[in-house]
Amino acid sequence: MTVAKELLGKLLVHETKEGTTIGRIVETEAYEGPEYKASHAYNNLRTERTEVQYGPKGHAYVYQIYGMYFCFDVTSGRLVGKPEAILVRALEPIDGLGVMMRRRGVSNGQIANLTAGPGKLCAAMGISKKQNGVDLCVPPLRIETGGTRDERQIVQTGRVNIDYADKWKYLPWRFFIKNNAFVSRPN
DNA sequence: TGCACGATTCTCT
DNA sequence: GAGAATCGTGCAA
Repeated sequence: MTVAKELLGKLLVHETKEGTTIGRIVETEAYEGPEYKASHAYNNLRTERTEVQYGPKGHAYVYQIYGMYFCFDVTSGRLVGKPEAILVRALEPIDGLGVMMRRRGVSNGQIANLTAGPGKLCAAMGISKKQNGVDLCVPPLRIETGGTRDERQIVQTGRVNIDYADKWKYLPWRFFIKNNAFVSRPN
């Protein structure tokens, strides 16, 4: 929960040969295993997919969903070996807008549509399973301080699309920046 | 080896 | 608001 809030306002930077893209993190969700069913690592489920959640913290956990989209998480928690991760659900585009638009397959229109959603931000930032497990403290994919974050502007609500998680689906482990136009779902 | 489904997005109504 | 697109993953057999 601490890291989910701390990540808000920080910058995600990806340097690729297509160019550098930068986005400010504005929406996150916390997934803590093994006790809570919403987590992929519920019950200490340990497979090829979930493996990086058990590794070093501050690394990328990238997985594919619905056969066509990727989601990007940051591994977190105090203990290596205990699976915890923060899903990044939305970014505010800061730099590399042209590259983002090309990757998203749009030539004009809403900037808010570029990175408002976990699948969208991965496409815009050029994140795929190739980035699974990389250290987010060093290039080419890294998180930087420098963004701003006002503790009073953080909204806390329930997580999105985890109906399968029984009673745990009601936990208020989603955080986003109030009134920010780039949040995926402003409620 | 087979099968149901998802931490989503887009389009159409 | 409903339905499609689309396939890796996890679990049953």
